Amino acid sequence: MLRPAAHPPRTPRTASFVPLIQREIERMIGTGELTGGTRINESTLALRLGISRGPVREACRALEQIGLLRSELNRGFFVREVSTKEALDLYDIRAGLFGTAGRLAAAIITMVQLRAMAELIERMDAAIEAPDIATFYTLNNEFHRQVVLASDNDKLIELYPLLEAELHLFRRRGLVLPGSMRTSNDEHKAIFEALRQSDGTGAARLLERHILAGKARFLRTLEDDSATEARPGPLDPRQSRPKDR
Amino acid sequence: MLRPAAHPPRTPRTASFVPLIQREIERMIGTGELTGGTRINESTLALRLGISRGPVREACRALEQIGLLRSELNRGFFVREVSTKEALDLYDIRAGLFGTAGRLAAAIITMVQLRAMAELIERMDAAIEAPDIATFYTLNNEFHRQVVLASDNDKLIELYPLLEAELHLFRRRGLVLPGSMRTSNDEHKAIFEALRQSDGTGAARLLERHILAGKARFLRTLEDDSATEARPGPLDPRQSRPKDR
DNA sequence: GCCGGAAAAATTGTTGACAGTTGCCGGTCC
DNA sequence: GGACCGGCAACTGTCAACAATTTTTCCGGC
Repeated sequence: MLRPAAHPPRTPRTASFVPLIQREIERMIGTGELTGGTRINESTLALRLGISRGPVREACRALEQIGLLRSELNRGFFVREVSTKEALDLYDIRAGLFGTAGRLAAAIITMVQLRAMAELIERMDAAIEAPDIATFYTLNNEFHRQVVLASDNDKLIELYPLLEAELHLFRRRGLVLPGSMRTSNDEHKAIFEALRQSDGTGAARLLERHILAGKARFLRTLEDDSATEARPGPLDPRQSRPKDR
Repeated sequence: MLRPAAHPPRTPRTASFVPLIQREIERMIGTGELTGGTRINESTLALRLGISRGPVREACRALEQIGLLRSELNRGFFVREVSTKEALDLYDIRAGLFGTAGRLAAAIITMVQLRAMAELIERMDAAIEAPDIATFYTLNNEFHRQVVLASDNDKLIELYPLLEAELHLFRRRGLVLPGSMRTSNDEHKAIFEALRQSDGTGAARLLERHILAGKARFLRTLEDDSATEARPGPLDPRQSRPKDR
């Protein structure tokens, strides 16, 4: 829920509204407040934020470019829905980029960074024992982020999270399989070892496989679902459902 | 040069201005009409296109997200300038993604696509003999595009050209070394062979190296330049030059 | 002749208004 | 009963205007 207009920061122009709105919409998508397919009502959103439609439109246009929204002529912006094909495509791209990150990181990773990773792995082991899926999920994300950060490739550091965010727009969220936590952390340990030994090629291969293992799990849950559910069909041409208000 | 307002398409609302403006600015950057560091004057551009500032701002906001522009509070949008570090980072990312494209393509590439690539390689050989650098450049780009297309990864097909466009914003353009054309096409031939044999791993490795070879050449020209020129300094803190009108 | 500072001009960030489109509702006709 | 049609409300795409801010210009003083 959103206050209609917290402070009226009228007239001291020290920051633009646009990035704020952009982050706010991203947040709403992240928390599931806005789910795939729903329309962004510019007027309502602007009113709720206590500003006018101009900046809102600019923010939406930006979010369109990074793949979180799509626009339809005379109908406005919609929260994008990621198809199965797109989700699988994203896994492949992430695998490649993650491998690249590891190859780069292996050559320059510092002791401090390695130590941080080791600690994350330990804490993930603890979360597995608990078991505490939510914590594991968080730690796992952090571990991945650390690898990307260690690459010291600013463009990659910027790009990778965007791809992950887009993956979250897949219609069905919550893809964490409890059973896979242990094998996942085993993979983390192997990755850590490769990085520690500055084995770029090895780290790249392991990281790539780590993501592709995630893709395989993802595919399995899809098959399970389509077997359980009323078969949504292997290739749905269009099922865009505005369904506003 | 741009007509002040070609047709006054007042009132039949069949398309939004925003994508048109976006493409127009992209074009202007592509042709060098707008070079790195220059400011986008919203009013002037809007006037020239015969529209108002709103759509122009939306287009700029979109271009900011894909990395072609950057914004500064109360100063507007500037054509981005890609630093050496960023250019090198981009090469690494492109290498990883290109390799991924090849791995994916090898498994599913069709005879038609292979034949098209073979033809491109032949024509590049011809361009080398001529020698016709401009044609080689075009054909080379087309070859790379074909590989990415063959991956059938829509997200990758969308992402890869964006990275290449950003690389074009590096301050010094025209990075094609005539001497490297032959070795470059030899690499193409090896890549083609790997794809033909459905050797995903081999294709990935070759494609990655192909881009990294480009990175190495890029680095060499940098070193040559900094030796020849009056040393522009390894790290210039700010040299943003609006210099409008 | 060059520097500092105030005033003017130019430009951005934002707003409110207007025209055109879409979607919905109810009535009419078959 | 169901399909078609006209009007109406909601909303988008665009514009013109306003206030804040940056940049340029101009002018007196050292």
